Amino acid sequence: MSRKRWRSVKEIRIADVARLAGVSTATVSRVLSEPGKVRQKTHDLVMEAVRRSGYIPNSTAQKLRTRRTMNVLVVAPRLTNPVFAEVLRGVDDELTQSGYGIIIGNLDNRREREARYVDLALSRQVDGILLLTGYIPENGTRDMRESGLPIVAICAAIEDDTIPNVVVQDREACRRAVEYLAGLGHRRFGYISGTPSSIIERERFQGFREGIEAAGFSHNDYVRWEGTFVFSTGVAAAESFLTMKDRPTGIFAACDESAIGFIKRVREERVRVPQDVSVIGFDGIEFADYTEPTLTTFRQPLHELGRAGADVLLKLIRNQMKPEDWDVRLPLTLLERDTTGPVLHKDYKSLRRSTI
Amino acid sequence: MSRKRWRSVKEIRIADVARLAGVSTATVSRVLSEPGKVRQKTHDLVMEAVRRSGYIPNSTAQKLRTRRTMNVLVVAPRLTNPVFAEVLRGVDDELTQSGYGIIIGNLDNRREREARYVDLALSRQVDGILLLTGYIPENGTRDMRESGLPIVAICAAIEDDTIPNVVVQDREACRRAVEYLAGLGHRRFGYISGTPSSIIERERFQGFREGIEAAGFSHNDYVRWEGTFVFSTGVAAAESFLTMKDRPTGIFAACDESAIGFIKRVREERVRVPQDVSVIGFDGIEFADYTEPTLTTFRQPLHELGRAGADVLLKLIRNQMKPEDWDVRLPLTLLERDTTGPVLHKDYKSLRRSTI
DNA sequence: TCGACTTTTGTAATCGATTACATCTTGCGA
DNA sequence: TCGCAAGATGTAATCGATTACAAAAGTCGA
Repeated sequence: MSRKRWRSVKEIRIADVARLAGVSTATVSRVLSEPGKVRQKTHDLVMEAVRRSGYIPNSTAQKLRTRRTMNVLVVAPRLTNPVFAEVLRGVDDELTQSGYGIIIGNLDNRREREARYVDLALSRQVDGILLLTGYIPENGTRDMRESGLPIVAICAAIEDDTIPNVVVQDREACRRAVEYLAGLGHRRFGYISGTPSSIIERERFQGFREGIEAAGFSHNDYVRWEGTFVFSTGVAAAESFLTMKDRPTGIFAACDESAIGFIKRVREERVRVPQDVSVIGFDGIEFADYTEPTLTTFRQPLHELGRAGADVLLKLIRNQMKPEDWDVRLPLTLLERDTTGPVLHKDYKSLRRSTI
Repeated sequence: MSRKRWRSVKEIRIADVARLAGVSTATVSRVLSEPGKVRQKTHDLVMEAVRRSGYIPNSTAQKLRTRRTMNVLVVAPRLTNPVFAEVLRGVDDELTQSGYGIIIGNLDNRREREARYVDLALSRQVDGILLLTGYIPENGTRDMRESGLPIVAICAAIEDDTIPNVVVQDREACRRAVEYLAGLGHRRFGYISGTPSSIIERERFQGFREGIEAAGFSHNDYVRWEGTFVFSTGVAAAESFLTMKDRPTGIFAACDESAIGFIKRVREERVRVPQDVSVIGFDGIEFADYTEPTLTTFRQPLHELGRAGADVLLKLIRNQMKPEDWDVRLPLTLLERDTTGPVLHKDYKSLRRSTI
């Protein structure tokens, strides 16, 4: 099978265009980057030469000379997580608009992969960094801050005075989740955790506990199942739940996936949702609207989060950062759907409130 | 609030290291890229200087000189689609291993966004291109081929002698889907389409029709609902299905999302799955294992697809392409789960076969 | 110790743009 | 028409690495 060769295009340099137009390379460069600076006649001459030769500047040479790469590194724990994918979309929207490209750093939940992206930052392949990780990646010797590049933390906060955080109000939302369940009359709670070492999980659990206290309960009134941010964590929690004699009736899951896994598993054992147990998730992924019953959950403004994070980063890159832009905390929306309901229990005290 | 400045790191150039080690820049460069070429003593001297100065080569300068960017552009129709996200993971695995970076081109289902990535290719910001689009992006004037860069089509084939295709055997799988349904005794079929203009959809529908014929049926024996690769398409198909007097009993959806949307909607109207209608999906996304009932579907080897595509691209970039590597067609796996079953209809002819 | 040959290292050109500075044009008032 | 300022364009340095070629150092046998 004979194939055409794919490398046959001769590369046109700025000098070729200059020769074609009968001007110097400096003039060509000016026409392309500072339009007002050249006479109309020369401008047209050059543009015609550009058009005819099909010239496109070699961006590597531009980067070297201008010391701007027009690329941003986005480091995410796992790309197949729909939450991060959606945030990335928001980031992409904002950056593309400003002419920036995205280099992705997918850790795939393996921390050993982060070293590569530290080196990438240190070798100046990007102008700025967006971290969705909640921590600062390092390569054994040095961490990303040493690149001297602007960094913005998004989704998960990083406690560092030099790094702005663009996050959601997780803790408040988790507190509200408990209050909502309590308002429906629930008195025994369950908490399905995410990855315990992650900042996000710590924030959410903290909010959950605040909610427990605020509603007048104590640590004796809830059970906590550990896991990670995946479906199977919910399944495992359900297994444990099913063996309990005195089951909780109000379950809060730190992400929608585990909420969905939980519901799936308990329903297999004829536990009714929400009659026997109410479940509330977190994230508001699209699937959550296609489960049976549809999942009550807090919707994160993911796309907005991505845009806002990228916007802050661009301001840093351009040195247009104003103090009031520094930290952004976006609110969440409670989507009241069908996996939560009033307690139908003998000791139900009719405390139902319609909203919180 | 006073913040530390983030740009304070002085940049170390190769000349600094050379001075520190008392050698020339050429020697430093050789130590770093051709280890065997310098004497041990000089080598150690240089390495010590590198270590002490924390030198990392400026990759932009390297790119300019060597004319290799070590980056690959990956253009995908939509990043939040779990299918593409998973493929991207495979691509990432393979490329990272070889030291390549990924620049993502997310079209977000809007074709006008492709121009940007054509320019990116033409300005030589990458060494190769992976297209998950099924077509060759253009910017109004020129298309990506004119970059002269190696291109590989993945997921969706592109008919062009210069472009290798790394795809799955969609058509065969779709044919098998119909045969499977027919084997369960179904005689009236439904087809829920994906985006009609996409190659993927055309392949799948083609396979579906082949299956219909192979099983001895005609175009009178199926109904086709048009849509795109999203949940709501399934919901819309269900609405149509529900109004029919003589409903099909064997439904094939061109993607899992629309299968799930369909099932969700018909169950709301007390249509039983699989007793009243069997549904088979396509893709094998993770969520398909958490629906009720769990979805019967064809699992695409997505991760493998990504790796294989990246592997072919790397071979092209390195000029190691052998003709037998050119086209790759990976098989799919039928996951027999709970949304398909034998027809419980009066005219059921007991044709059930356990596998196909 | 000398010379021929090999190995190691250095010098300077190069990749392809941008841009500081120098030089040449143009426009305009006297 | 001349002179001078403002505007347009050209020359060449520069960004920071790699690498062809030249030069120096080392090796070894006679």
